[in-house]
Amino acid sequence: MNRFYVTTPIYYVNDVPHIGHCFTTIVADTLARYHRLAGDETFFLTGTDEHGEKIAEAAALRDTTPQAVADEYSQRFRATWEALGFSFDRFIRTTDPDHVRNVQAVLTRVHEAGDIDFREYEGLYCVGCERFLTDRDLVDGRCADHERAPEPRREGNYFFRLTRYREWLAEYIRAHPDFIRPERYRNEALAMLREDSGLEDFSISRPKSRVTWGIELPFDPDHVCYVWFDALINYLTGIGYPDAPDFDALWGATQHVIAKDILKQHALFWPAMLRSMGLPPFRHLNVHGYWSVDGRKISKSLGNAVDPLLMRERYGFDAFRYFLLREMVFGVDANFTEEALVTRANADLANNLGNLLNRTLNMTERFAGGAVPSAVAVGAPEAEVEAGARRAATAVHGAVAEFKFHDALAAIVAFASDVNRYLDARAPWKQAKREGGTAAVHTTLYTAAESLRWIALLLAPFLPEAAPRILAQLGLAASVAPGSLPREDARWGALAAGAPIARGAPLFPRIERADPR
RNA sequence: GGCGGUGUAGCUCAGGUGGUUAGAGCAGCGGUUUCAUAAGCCGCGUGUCGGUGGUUCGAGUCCACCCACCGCCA
Repeated sequence: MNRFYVTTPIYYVNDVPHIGHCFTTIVADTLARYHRLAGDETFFLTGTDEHGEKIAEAAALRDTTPQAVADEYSQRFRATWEALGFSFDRFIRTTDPDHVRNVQAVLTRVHEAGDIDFREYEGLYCVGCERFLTDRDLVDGRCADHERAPEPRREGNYFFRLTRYREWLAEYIRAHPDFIRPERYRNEALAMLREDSGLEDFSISRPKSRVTWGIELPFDPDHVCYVWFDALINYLTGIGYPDAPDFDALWGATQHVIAKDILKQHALFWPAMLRSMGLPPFRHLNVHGYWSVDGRKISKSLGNAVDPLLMRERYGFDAFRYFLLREMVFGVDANFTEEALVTRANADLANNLGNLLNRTLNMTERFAGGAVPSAVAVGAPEAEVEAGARRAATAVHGAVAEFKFHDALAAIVAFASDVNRYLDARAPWKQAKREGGTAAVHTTLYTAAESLRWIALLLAPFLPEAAPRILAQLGLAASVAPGSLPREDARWGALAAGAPIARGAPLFPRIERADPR
């Protein structure tokens, strides 16, 4: 059996879920559903990152404990992800006991491998960044990212000896062209690894004299682990490292999904850490671009972060999800506007697919007694529709394998468009008026219904709410079983004749232009 | 400063290794149909393919330089 392990980053609990977190999770969820439906043994991990100075600072400000802050925000992510129906198998928290144990075990191992050493460090420190700044981080003496003045600090930190792995990692990335994809990010990673790039070891600890909200270093109780080293290890804890029986098999099938801002940690730090602890690298690192909103960068000060729960309330989560997956080329930045969402949802989901379903069901009621009829007069036009379904399936599988979700959806909608054209060409409403036209009408309606069954199955990983409802309206069970994703050689005609259809309200009603205010 | 990316119709984008009149979807306009969600179907684009110069019988498609925007690194 094929295995598939997909992760999102764990989200830092100083923020609330917005379109950025949501998109990454949608991608992972879509992949997880796709592989489950393809019959693969699948594990989908998401969660929250909870340690670090920023959380301690927030807690002090609110006169509460870091744990309370972490609990509250973590729960907010989890509740949102559950409300949106994400199919994660575990929601991991870096405060989970098994994770804390693992981080300490890894630290011990890496320490024993000689990859951790202690150095005195002096410089300007930004609490927002949780690191020492260099000159280029400063604008007018303030941190460029956080617009706050850094404080001079001198302290001892433990460092992970990343530079030891520079050559090995560069060679590994060169030898495995799709280790990091798309290629633009692979190139960036290679650039960071060039001899003259100034790559440095990175700090993995903070002294307890200053920060206590973290995992204690097993070899020095006066220090806690810095968040990144802690956070990355969640990918191991999530699937039962070190001794879950299927850990090795799942780890070998790991697909990390991240946004481009954390490329360095995942493309450089993480493979080196794995190497140091004696584990093979993950399979693929998949990097997507940023969403802007109304043409602007998402920022707290602009307050333009899109709330996925609000989008769900306004348009239905499937429409939001459809827009994001259809509009962004994986790896490239894209822009979100509600207007574009409405235009896209109306064109593809309401006018094309939704209407195809509705007209097919309506005609089945009017011309076939409300039950799926038999295809008794199959000819060339029907064979062409069938071939179109197979082409769509082929296109979807190829596109998903390359993370080209926009192409996959375009192929499905193009097939729906073909079926609309087929219906117009066959015109059952005219066939029905002809003497002895019943066979033709039934054949046409069956062909449309079977096409919709294929469409629903192919769409199921992308639109998990809508797809089962399509099946239900066609008189089938409202669920998509593992392994039921049609391949190019799947059986055409599996839709049984005679089942009563269940036409309901239109699945994708046209969205009236919402007032943007 | 170094490396890399992008710049093609109003919008979003396709256009491996150069070759008939540069394409798609959306939006817009016109027509048509009525089974359907004022949906469907049919038809309609004179686009300096960022600029300049070059290689070539022939270049969005290769080369050089330049401009704009973006990213990474320093």
